Amino acid sequence: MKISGFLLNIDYSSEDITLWIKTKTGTVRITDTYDPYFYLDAPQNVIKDIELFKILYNGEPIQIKNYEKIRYWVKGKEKELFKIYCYSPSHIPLIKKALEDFQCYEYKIRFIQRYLIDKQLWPLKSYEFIYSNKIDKIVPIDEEENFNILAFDIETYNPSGIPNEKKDPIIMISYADQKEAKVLTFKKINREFVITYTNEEKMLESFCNILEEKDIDLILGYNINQFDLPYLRKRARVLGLDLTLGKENLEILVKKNGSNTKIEIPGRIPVDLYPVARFLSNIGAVRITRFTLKRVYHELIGEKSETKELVKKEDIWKMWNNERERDILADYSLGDSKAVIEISKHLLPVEIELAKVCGLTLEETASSATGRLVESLLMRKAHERNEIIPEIPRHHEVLERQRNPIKAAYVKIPEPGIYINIAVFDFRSLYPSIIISHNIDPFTLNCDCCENTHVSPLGHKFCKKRKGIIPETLEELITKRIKLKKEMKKLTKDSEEYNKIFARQWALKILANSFYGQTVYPRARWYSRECGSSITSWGRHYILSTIEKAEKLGFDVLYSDTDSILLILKNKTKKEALEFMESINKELPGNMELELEDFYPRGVFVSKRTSATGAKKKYALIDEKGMIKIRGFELVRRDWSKIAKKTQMDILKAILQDGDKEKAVKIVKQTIQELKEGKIPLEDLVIYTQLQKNIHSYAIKSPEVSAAKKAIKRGKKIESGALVGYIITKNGSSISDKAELLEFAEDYDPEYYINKQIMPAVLKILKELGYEEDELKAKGKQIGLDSFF
DNA sequence: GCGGACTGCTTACCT
DNA sequence: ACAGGTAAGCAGTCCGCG
Repeated sequence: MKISGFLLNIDYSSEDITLWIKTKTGTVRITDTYDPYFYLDAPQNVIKDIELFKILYNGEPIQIKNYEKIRYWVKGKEKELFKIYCYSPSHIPLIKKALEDFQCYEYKIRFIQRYLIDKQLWPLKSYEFIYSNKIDKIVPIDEEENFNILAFDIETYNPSGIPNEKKDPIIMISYADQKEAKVLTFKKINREFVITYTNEEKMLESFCNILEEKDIDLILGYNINQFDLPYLRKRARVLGLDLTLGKENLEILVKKNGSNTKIEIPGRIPVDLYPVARFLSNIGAVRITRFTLKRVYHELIGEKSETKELVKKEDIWKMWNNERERDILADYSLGDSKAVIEISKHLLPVEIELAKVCGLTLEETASSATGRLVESLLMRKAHERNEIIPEIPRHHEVLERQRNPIKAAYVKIPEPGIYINIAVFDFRSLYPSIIISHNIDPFTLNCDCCENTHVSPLGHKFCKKRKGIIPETLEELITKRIKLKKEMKKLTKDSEEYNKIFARQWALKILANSFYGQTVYPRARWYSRECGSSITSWGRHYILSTIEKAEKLGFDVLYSDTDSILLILKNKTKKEALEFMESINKELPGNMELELEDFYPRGVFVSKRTSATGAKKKYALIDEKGMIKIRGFELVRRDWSKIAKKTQMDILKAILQDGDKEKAVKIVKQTIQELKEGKIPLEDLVIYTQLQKNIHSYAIKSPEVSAAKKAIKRGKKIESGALVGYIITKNGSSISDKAELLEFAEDYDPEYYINKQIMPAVLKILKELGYEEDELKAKGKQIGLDSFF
C-alpha cells in the first residue's frame, strides 16, 4: 500500500511503533517494527562467544539477534565496531550489562528517537510511505504540512477554592477554531454560542466527538498540561467514562514522571502554549513579562483581550449558581479559547519550524528547552556522519561538571555619567562564528593529523583538516538562514509566505545560538570543558583587542559586554567610527564580523549603589529617531512596583528626550506628593516576585515569603513557581512583617514606597545630573532624602 | 543600644 | 533542567563607639 503525507506523531507500545500520518484525506495509522541495536568495541575473538551467549532474566533466556562489523568514527578516530542487534529494546540494558568488560556505545537512546534517526524520518516533513504489515520504503516528497487546530478551555466548579475532581464537576468546555467558537455546558445559558447537554457526561462525550468530526490535529490551550487535560482525565475516571480524545476512539494517557506530567493523545498533538510562551520569551523571540493568558495576549497582540475582568477564579462556582452571571461566565470561557487561538498565531509558527529543523515531534519541541533541540539535531547529524553519539552523563559526572564552572565573558565597568554621541558595535553571532572559524568540537580537539592547528588563547588545539560535527552543523544552519533572509527581502511584509520564512529563519537563529550552550551545559551529550572555555577565551580575546585598537585610535571606550563595544565619539565623526569598524573586520578570521548596531545621540550610565564605580548591565540610550533602549534598570524588572518603574521611565524620558532636568525633578516631587497623600491605587504599588522554591524550603525571611506564608494561613494555595504580588502595608515592624498579598492589603506604607522604591530608582539617575546624596543630607534634618524635593 | 559595614540568601536581568 | 556575570534587596550579625 502507498500513502503520502507527513508524520504528525509517533508512539510506541511493547514492540510496535505506531506512526500517525496526516494525508490530504485524513490521518492514517501505520505500524512498523524495528530491531534495536547498540555498538560494541571488542576484539574479534570475543564475538563468537557473544553470538552464542544467553543471559537469564526472570528465568527467560535472552540473547542477541544478530551482529555486523562496521567502520565508525569514535571520538575523532575511525574504528572497527560491532553493531549488535537485539530482539527487544528492553534487552539492550541487560545485554550491555553482561558486556561490561568492553566499551559499548549508543545503548541508551530512546527507541522512538533511534527509529526516527535511522529511518531519516523527520516529523512534519512529507514522505511517500510504501507499506504492508510494516513499512517497506519512505521517499521524501515536496509538500507543506498543515494542521486542523482547536483551542479549548474548561471551567470547573470550585466551592472550596481549588477544584477537587472527586466532587467538583467540569461545568463548561469552550473551544475555538478558525471557523467557530462554542461553549458546551449542561445548564441553561442565554447565549447563541452555547450548546446545552443533559449532564456532564454527555458534555464530555460530545467534546470528544467534536475533535473527531473536525479531525483535529493540534489541541491548543493554556496550562492544559498541568490543569485542563489531567482534570478532564481524572473527572472522566470518576464518572466512569472513557475519555476518547484521541483518534480511533483511543483514550488520552496522562503519565506522571516526577513533577512533570506527560500527556499523550493518540493521533493528535496537545500543545500547551504556557511553556511555549515562557520558552520563546526566555530566548528573546518574543518579549513577555508575566505569563497569565491575559497578559500574554495583551503583550503579543497589543490590545486588551475580549475577556473582561468580570470573573474572579474563586467566584466561578457562585456564578455557575446564578442564572444571569452564568452567561458572563460563558463569555469569559469563550474569550479564553479565542485568545489562545490568537496567541497561537504568534507562537506556533516558530515552534513548527523548530520541530522541522531539529527533527523532534511538535509535541516534544513544544515542551523542550534549547538543549534538547540542539541535541536532537546533533544526534541525527552524527548518524549521517557515521559518528558515535556521546552518552548522557551520569549523575556524578554532572555534579563534577557543575563543580567546575567555565570562565565566561568580559564586561567592562562603565564610567557613570550622561554622554552624547555614542556609537555601538557588536560582533555578529560571536560564539557561532568563533566555533565555525576555529573548528571547535570535542572530537577535533587534540587531533593527531595536523601540525598546524587552531590554538585557542588557553592553548587548546583544534584540527584544521576534518570538520567537526558542531561547526559543520552550525555552518549549515547559518548558510540556510542567510539564504532565507535573501528570499525574505523579495517578499511583501506580512504576506503568508513572508511570515513562514520569517519563522523559519528565527528557528535557525534560535538553534544556532544554542550550540555554545551544548558545550557548557553539564547534562549535554556534547559537553566539553575544553571547547566551552576555548569559545569564551576567543570571545574575550576578540573583544579586548577591539577595545585596545579603538583606544589606540583615540576613541573613548565607555562600555563592553561579551560581544558589544560602546564608543564615545567626542570630536570624531561617524565616518571615522565606521572606518575603525572596517579596519577591525579586515583582520578578523573566517566569517567573523563586527557590525554597527546604531548611533545614539544621548545615553545614561549610572553608578552602583554600593560603590562609586559604574554599574554594569544598566544603561539607557536614545537613538536618532527618539526610541529609548533600556537595559537592566529597575523599570525593566518585574520585582519593582509600577509606580517606581513609571517614575523612573518618566525622568529618563525627560532627560534623554527633552534634555530637561528640571522636569525630571518636578516629576519626582509630584509622585512623592501623591504617595504621601495616599492617592496612588494599590495596583500601582504591587511588587511581583516569583517563588522559585516550595514555601517551606526557604532559609530566610523575605517580604514575598512572609506575604505568601500569611496568605497560606488564610487558606490560599501557593505552590512552587507561583508569582506572588504583594504590598508593603503600614502594619508591622520589619518590611517582611508589613508585606501582604494585594488581595489582603488594605493600605500602604508611603515611607517605604518613597524611600525604598522611588528614591533608589530615580536618585541613581539624578545623581548623574549633579544631585548628590551627601549634598541632600547636608540640607539638614534626618527626615530622609525626600525632604529635598 | 545604635548605625554602618558586611555576609548570605534570593531574584531577575544581560549577553 | 541553558551558562556565567552582575546588581541589588532584605535579614541578620559583627563591630566600633565611650
